Amino acid sequence: MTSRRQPGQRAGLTRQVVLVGAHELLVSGGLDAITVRGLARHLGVAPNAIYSHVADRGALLDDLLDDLLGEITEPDPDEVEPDAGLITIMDSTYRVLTAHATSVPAYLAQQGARGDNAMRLGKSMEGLLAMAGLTGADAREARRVLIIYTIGAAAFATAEPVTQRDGPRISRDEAHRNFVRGLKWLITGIVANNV
Amino acid sequence: MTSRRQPGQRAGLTRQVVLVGAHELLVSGGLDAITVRGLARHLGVAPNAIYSHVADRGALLDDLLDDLLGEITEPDPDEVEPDAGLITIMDSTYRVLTAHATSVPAYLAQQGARGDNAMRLGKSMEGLLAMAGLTGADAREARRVLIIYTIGAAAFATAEPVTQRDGPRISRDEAHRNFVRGLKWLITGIVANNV
DNA sequence: ACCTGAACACCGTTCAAGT
DNA sequence: ACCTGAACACCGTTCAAGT
Repeated sequence: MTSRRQPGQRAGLTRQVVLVGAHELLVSGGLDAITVRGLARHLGVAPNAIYSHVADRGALLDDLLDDLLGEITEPDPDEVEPDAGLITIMDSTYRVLTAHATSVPAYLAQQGARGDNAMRLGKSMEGLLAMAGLTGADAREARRVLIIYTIGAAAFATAEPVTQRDGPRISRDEAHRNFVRGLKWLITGIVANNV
Repeated sequence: MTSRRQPGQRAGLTRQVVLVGAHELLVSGGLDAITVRGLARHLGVAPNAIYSHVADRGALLDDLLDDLLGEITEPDPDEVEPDAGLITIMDSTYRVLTAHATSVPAYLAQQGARGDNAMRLGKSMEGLLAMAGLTGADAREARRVLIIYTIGAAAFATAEPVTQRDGPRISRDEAHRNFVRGLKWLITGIVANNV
């Protein structure tokens, strides 16, 4: 069933088609389900056909995850208090990252993000931080701290429910409320701007 | 060179020996270098010999990483201000996690930690938070937030220096200072305790 | 109980074709 | 330019032995 095509025939693949296929695997099986061979199987092509449209697995994941960041909603920076705006944007990030299956945030934490959407969100945060009185190095540090905390929280929230040991497993809702509360603590500290 | 032993002969393997071998691979090649087959090669045994001492790769990593947490220094809870004590313990955690190669913190963020040392550190944090006036649910949430932030920061600090795009790569020192500053912000907010 | 041999079902990636 | 075939060098894990 894998090979109905002869070597010379086109399969109609595109970078777009490859990314959509990868997204389908993400939704159905999580990040680990996105393998080059599995994706090729999903698209009905030979494993190495993928490499005609994407440099390697890493580039594929980076592009896919930046697309995900496109789903994050930005508040209009002119109509909102800076604190509320930061909470909105970070909470939206948290929701998007936790919605799309396990290990996405952990991958981001390890890899960082430098795609178009990541840049856009960075600019948006910068604007809100400026309204809160933070500029230059202060703003860059605050932004980095907020991103680290948000992605870290998303990673913990999507952590496998460890069977090991006892421990009262935290619910998804509790994890989210815990995240928001910590976010508020963090923003309080940033605005207080002690040292 | 792999098989100098007959099926019935012992190789002198122990759970300890296996863990030490895994630690050597961690130091020399990072977390990804710890593969069951690679470890077996390193120890001069057949790949499946590992399974006589460890349930699977996951259990191996969990045990190894909890051993790492054993290196974290705890402040004496009786001799220190709670803020300073929390900074000491989280900073020590950050240093230990970033010292031992790439992707260790990301793995922890994804997996959580429930080993003996993780529990010990949790208790220690609880004591410090109690001194700061946090108990019950408040303390649990504060503890979780501090852990998330610290492991997240360690994950970002050990992220591969992405060649992609421009961006002024942050130095290891800058990342560390940024972490400490954010940690202070966070503790400020926690102590201020605004809902 | 501890280990090996052999196998199963996978990976990512490359290289030489074919149209 | 886009795709296949075939190969290389890996994975984690299991099952049936052997002592």
